[in-house]
Amino acid sequence: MVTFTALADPKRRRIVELLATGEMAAGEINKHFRVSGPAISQHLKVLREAHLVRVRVDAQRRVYSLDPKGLDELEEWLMGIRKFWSGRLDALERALRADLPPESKKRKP
Amino acid sequence: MVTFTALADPKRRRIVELLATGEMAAGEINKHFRVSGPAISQHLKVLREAHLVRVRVDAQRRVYSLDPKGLDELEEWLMGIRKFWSGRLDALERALRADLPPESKKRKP
DNA sequence: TGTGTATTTAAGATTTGACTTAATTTAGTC
DNA sequence: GACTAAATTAAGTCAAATCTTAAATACACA
Repeated sequence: MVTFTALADPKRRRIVELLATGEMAAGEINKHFRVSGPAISQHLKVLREAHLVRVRVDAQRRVYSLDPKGLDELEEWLMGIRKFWSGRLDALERALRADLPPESKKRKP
Repeated sequence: MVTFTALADPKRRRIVELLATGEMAAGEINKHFRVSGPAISQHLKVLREAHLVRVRVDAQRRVYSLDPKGLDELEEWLMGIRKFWSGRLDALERALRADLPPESKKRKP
């Protein structure tokens, strides 16, 4: 799950958010940030490897767009957690979750 | 969105996966890894700050469980991206996505 | 009150990550 | 072919993250 590593950086999340509104060339993306070109290029590489973005070559330009695969993987992980979790939640645990007074189960050390 | 930073580490993801199957004391969690106690304790702190886990005190033990808040925030971000994105997808973009021969739009530099 | 257990906090070493400038690649134009 | 534009790769620096061991804290029970 390299997806989380890729999205851990705020600039990379911002890039994904930008691309959600439409495709964009590397240089255009760069204009939205105060860092050098190479910095963005490296971020894009990380996002590419995480299958969060795709490149299309148009002359000298590289036009980036979202790749569904990365987001799908993210959602699958999340849903996997939720599945196990909701299967596990019994009445007591629901009570704890709602911050009701818990039946503190004591236990010898 | 400290959530992504928290989940960027494989050990922390594993901890969340463990807790999805039920609550667990810090020491028990530790047994699932080959690192020292303090290492796990630090990871748990990061997860707590990201609202991905909660602690319940039981005598000397700290019993950890999943916190819905962190996962909810994660899902909200994801759905926000999807919302913008699917709104943007027109016929041409769908075609590109399906890897059909794209109408390469040339453009002077 | 003293001892053992569970866990966290502190301090320091090492690795990993993000940025910069310089050099390289690729494409189009004159 | 030489020149410009767009972007990437390379190399080095600085900051942040993770791990370790040692010390501190909190609790239970004899």
